[in-house]
Amino acid sequence: MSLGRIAEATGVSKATVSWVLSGKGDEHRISVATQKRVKDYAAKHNYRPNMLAQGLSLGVTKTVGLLISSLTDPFYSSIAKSVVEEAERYGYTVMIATSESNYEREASLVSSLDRRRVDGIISTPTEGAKWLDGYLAGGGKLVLLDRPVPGEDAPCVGVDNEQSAYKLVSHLIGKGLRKIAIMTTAHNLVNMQSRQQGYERALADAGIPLDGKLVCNVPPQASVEQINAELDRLVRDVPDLDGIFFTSHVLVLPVYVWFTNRGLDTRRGANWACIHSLPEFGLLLPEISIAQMTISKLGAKAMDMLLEEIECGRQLQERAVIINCEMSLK
Amino acid sequence: MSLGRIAEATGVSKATVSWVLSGKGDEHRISVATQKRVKDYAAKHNYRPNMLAQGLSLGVTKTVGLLISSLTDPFYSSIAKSVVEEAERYGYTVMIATSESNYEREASLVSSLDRRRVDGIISTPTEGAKWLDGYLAGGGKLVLLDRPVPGEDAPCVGVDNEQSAYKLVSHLIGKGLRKIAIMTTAHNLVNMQSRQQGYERALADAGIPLDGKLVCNVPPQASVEQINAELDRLVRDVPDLDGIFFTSHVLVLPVYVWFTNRGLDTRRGANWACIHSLPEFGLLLPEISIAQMTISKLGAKAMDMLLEEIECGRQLQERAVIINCEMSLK
DNA sequence: CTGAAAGCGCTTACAG
DNA sequence: CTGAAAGCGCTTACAG
Repeated sequence: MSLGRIAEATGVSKATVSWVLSGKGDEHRISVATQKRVKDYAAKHNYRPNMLAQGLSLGVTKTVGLLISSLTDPFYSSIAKSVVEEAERYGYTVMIATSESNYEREASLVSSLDRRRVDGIISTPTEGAKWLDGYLAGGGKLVLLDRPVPGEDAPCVGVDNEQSAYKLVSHLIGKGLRKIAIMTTAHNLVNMQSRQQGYERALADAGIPLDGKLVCNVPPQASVEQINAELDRLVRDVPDLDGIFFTSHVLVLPVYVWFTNRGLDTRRGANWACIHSLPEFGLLLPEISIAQMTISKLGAKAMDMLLEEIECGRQLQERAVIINCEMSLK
Repeated sequence: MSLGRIAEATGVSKATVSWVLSGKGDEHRISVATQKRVKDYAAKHNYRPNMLAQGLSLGVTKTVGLLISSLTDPFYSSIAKSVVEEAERYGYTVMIATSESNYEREASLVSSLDRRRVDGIISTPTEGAKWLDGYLAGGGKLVLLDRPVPGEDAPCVGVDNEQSAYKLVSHLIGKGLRKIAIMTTAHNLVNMQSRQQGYERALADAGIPLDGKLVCNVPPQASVEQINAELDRLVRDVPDLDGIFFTSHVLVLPVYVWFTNRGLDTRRGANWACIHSLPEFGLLLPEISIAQMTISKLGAKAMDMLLEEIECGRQLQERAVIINCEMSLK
């Protein structure tokens, strides 16, 4: 069922049908009788407006693309949830695409979203993200989420990585801990580097010399065995280890299990700190100190910024927004 | 940059440009020189085909909708991942929409996908799913995933709920356990009812009388407190409790913590069984018996069925496909 | 109060 | 080997 057929059947023009069905009937002073006739017919025949045609005609789709690394990672799925929620408040739909951390794939997804004429894109870009240039040059609207891309001036909303790490580690030091390990991963990411810098600054400010033996850096998709090996190395090298700072929530659970299997103090969490957390931490490690990324705020802010770009046309004045982590110090 | 402008600039017709750019240049015997001229111009000016126009013209979008309950639940995000993977193999894009288990929202999302002219929809429907009728009546293609809708004859791919439960509980009985509790939730869902039936049949076959005190049924989004209260009740009523069957992976972690906090046997997992599992189970409860839903198979099969509906036009002969769970009995 | 017409950017018979 | 033209289903100035 199309506009044209409704027009034919009800004996009015397509313009009239279009106006009536888009709620502009009164505005165009279409008679109540005609409006009713058209609406009834559309309803009875289950008219479904074709948004492809609308988009083509209007030049906007009221759709934004969300390009994230993965859906199975709770961090990204939470981002997706908050972006979708915020978008809906403004009548936008979001098309979700996942790069699976594969650069080629990411670039091709951008192109796909672009060909579908999304009004803009929010992305947690994979490293490099050369596609940025082309997309922006073509007039594409974009907001980066969580991961700034050095050397690009796309608007970005992220978190205070360095400072959160500093606060957490300082908190551990304040408890009297001195041999605090750092467990980190994906060290190529600027976010992770910032977190390590926060760790180092906290130690320096407390006059604690940096000890390379305390630094545990595991590869991005490290196996349990790799992590265990690193922990074995750590406790061998530093028998009087008394605290751990995790740069990412993904590392905590394997370490928890390693400690549990050795029958170590179940209250150990009190000497641990981590950037971000998972729901199960509340159950397993109630004593761990957390700098929680407020994902809902991140997602909503990114969406707001994108909407401003889209609807106001003008460049955003705030190019880089930082949302502070919520500290939960135990 | 549009087809028309390329045609103008290169001095050929829109038809020629369309054929060249869609790879049908040779087929239409366009001269190599012309083809090169057109392609070069398109590339230099960064031509991005407008898929809205293509979709409108062709009547198909090579896009399918995936309508799931949630993205933050690992079960659904895994489904999403597998559906997206399979779709891509056939050149389809998937639009993901989340109902958040809200029926109104779900119905409106179906309508939104429909208006966007997706070629078909895969859905894990919320209860009732009255929208099915209207969508199917309008010629919509649909495959149900995981959750059959009683009384509707939409094609569906699900798992052997009753049998998997039966196998798990029989396995526990085979270990000599006699006081096996069932922890269940969302009992309004047919899947959950089937699982409970499997539990009951296993007991019956072993000549063990059904004991209502062993049945723990908690509400869908139960708080830790509610679950704890139910467990308190259970061990009070059944002090010689010796096993637990979980109808869903979501219940295991809170119970694990409840047991841990009471300092109970860490090898307790050996007397537990669960339908489906989460990655952390491998770390925390290596001894639990599992009937694992092979989500990748479910997703891929649903997509295959939908594709067959879409591309072959004909009704599917296999209306209900069951993918058996993978048993891991410890 | 309502209509005729052009246009959005494609594709594809139909011609030559 | 290539073009002119109609059509997909909408929206929106422009008329009357």
